[in-house]
Amino acid sequence: MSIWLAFSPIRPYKYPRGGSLAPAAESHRLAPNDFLSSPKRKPGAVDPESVPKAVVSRLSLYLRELQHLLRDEQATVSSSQLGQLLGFSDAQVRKDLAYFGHFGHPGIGYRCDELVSAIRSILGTDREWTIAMVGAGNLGRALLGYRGFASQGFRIVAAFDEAADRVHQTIEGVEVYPMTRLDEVVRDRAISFGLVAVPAAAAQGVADRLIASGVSGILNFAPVMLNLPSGVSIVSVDLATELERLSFSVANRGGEKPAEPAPEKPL
Amino acid sequence: MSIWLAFSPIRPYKYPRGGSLAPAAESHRLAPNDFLSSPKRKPGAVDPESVPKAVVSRLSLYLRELQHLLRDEQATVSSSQLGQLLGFSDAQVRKDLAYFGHFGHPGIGYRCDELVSAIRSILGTDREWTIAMVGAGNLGRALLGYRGFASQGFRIVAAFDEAADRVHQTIEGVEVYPMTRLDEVVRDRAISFGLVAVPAAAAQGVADRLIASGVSGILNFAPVMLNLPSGVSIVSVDLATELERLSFSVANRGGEKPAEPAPEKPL
DNA sequence: AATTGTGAAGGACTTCACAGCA
DNA sequence: TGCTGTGAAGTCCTTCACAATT
Repeated sequence: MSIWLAFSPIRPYKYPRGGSLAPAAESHRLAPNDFLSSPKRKPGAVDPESVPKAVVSRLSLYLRELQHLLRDEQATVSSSQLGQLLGFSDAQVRKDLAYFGHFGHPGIGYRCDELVSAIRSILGTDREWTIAMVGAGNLGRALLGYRGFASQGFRIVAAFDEAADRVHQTIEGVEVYPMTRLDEVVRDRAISFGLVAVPAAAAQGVADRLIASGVSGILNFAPVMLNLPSGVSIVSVDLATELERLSFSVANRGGEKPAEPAPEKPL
Repeated sequence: MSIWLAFSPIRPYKYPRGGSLAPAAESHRLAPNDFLSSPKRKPGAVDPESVPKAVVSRLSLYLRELQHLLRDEQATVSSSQLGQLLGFSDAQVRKDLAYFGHFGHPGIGYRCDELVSAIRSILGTDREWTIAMVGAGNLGRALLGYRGFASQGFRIVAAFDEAADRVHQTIEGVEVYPMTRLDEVVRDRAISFGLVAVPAAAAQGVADRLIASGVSGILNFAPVMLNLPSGVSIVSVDLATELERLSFSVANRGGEKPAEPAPEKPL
């Protein structure tokens, strides 16, 4: 919806959250005055606002599955195969991919290697992103060592913490700087993303500093709503909320998705 | 790719994922033969299938915000106030709550204390849940100390790991048992939920054992799709996927959800 | 014969707007 | 007057089903 990005423009009171809770955005398909706003989007890229968020998450799953298939030396895969591996319908797989281009070969399916490249390019994981971790407490330290990040091209290059006894340590090969140096280091190393793993009360301040120092996206683990200027992307992960979702479905006696009597897909 | 394994109730090829990616469920509003299936649901509870998943996540946010308001000694709150604090519309707040009952007072708003109780009851966090953590690596250890869980009534009472050097430690007050004792301990202590923080390759096996030992829900942090029998709830958190969502929106030059300039909560 | 890409149909979720209550 | 609860309208997303392609 950010027709106007950059920092100033006041926005009405909607859509502040990066989580998957916000309404689905009035996907302005080619805004009327788009010829003016000079889309600096990379060629071939799609207006991210017009793509359902769930599609992006599924892309991520497709990618992982395709990487497995490649490792198993499978050359092609059909939408129904891929869907079945992940529990989605074949139509959904095709539709998701069709948001971004024509990657398939009728009669054949998708070539795994081609599709991996395509998805990585779409997700932006065909390049390396440099990342700063703010907060080197339990969670921050755990994420510094999380191999799932590194394996997709995300490089955490610096960590920050207030506590004197954590500063100047090297954790998982990443140096921990004092918070006072955040602005300088983020700017000098041209860091792209900040991961925020500090207490809720400190999160907004940290986010503000990160943004002032030039990051273009924030992954927030603190259980608060962050208010950010447009032009900065945010995704929030709230662990307590996830556990509460689980609690809800158990407390209300649901087996999330009670299976129907198996319409036997022979597989 | 291990489609349905173990455990009797064979599941078809749909809805395997606990994340928010699965299609929105054929919300069977009062199944035709529901008089037969003897809903053992607690009185006042709602069919969890008929409630959009996003509503549950928002409930969780409302709860946190209300707890803040209570701490600030605010007695009542209107739907528009609450919405504004979190970035949702007033109508959304009211609709969400109306799924579960009539909690508001026309002309007044919602009494914070009442609403807190109501939501806790809905989410099932009015009781204490006992939880087992499987995997005491970086992530597992971090989650053992995560205060956001304890503060909502979640108690991690045991941890499990394979590595000999981790076993019999006590981390954050939680004893680490060898994996061999998982079944016994989970059964004996009547543990309700399992948190799975093991490598992807091990996750399905762990989940199967947890379920066989009687847990009713699983929160999965491993980057794989788990196949579970119906009757067990699952929620998955995939950290790499979240980062990839961020990467996508930055790579395609979007300001995901531009925030408003803080609707000033005097605070 | 198999499989994609896609308009059209179908659902699910959100927003609107207002009747009704305090 | 202020605010809730809710049918109705609207929007977004998924599923269907089939023409097009190899």
